[in-house]
Amino acid sequence: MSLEKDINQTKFRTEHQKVIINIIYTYNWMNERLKSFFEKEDITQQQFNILRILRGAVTPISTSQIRERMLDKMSDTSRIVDRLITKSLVKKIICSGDKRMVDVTITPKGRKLLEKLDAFELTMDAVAGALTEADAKNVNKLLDKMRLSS
Amino acid sequence: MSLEKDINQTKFRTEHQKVIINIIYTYNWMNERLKSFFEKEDITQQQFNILRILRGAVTPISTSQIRERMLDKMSDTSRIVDRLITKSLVKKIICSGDKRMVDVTITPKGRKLLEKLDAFELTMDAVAGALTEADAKNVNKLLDKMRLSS
DNA sequence: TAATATCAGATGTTAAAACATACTTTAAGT
DNA sequence: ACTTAAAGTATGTTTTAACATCTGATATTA
Repeated sequence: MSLEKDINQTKFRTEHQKVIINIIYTYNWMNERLKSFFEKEDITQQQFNILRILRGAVTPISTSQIRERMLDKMSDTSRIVDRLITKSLVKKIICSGDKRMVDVTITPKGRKLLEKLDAFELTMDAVAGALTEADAKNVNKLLDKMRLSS
Repeated sequence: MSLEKDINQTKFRTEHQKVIINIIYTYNWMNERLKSFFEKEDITQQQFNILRILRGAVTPISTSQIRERMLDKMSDTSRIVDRLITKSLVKKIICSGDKRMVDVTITPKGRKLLEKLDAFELTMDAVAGALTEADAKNVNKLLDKMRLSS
């Protein structure tokens, strides 16, 4: 269904305004479809994001390094890490070099959970499945360009 | 800056996965930039969205009609409307035809606020300003296509 | 018309995010 | 070394979102 019909707006003032509205709308549309994947394992998107960051890190990383790499840089990273600790999916120890920081690592249990979720990745990709390979490249190129402004 | 560098991920498994990540990331990037516009008038994006829906409506509309037209369909629409009522930006009365529903309308004060914010619209567009007109059309076409899948 | 189902909205509760502040450790400046 | 500033994280508080339940109004069906 078209954006115009979905939100009952007959026309947009400019194409640029429509881009803004379109991204908000598409983000929500996508979220709706991704939600069920995470609910299955009783995990939130932010928690999943952090787990993946930790798996991708070659060494233990600190809370602020995690935040830098997050898709949405939240103020609340340390408490999300704590929630993952409660679930035994990650662990943290005080950094020996700098006692202000903590070394956060993913646990074997956390890795197992991610491996389980990896199985869904193909299904996740299907959320963007209406696009051809060339389309996808194009979207990525254009969104990257958009963010170049600063 | 490229998405890869921003989130410290060297490569994406597929272009389609990157689309998903890119939309999440761009949405947050954009939000960060839009936030200040709304903070100026002490209003949230959802509240702004509802005000615009009400201004665009030719007749009073109900809470559920508002929800249908929102960019993110939230369960909590009736309480957001109430917050707008507290600010005297909208008003609601029980619908005479069907007493289950309410007729929500924007107040003159709400219109004034929107007019004030209209002045920022051009600045808002600048968030997507790195794109040419053709780029913008392309993004819109591709995002619309992506959502066609269901 | 009586009984039941459905719809619209309000409200209560719980979980998460946003914002501010405090605490501890390190770095910088004198 | 002492003072001050800054970094990194933890914690308290307030606001908002998410989910479930409840109430009253209309629609449906027997």
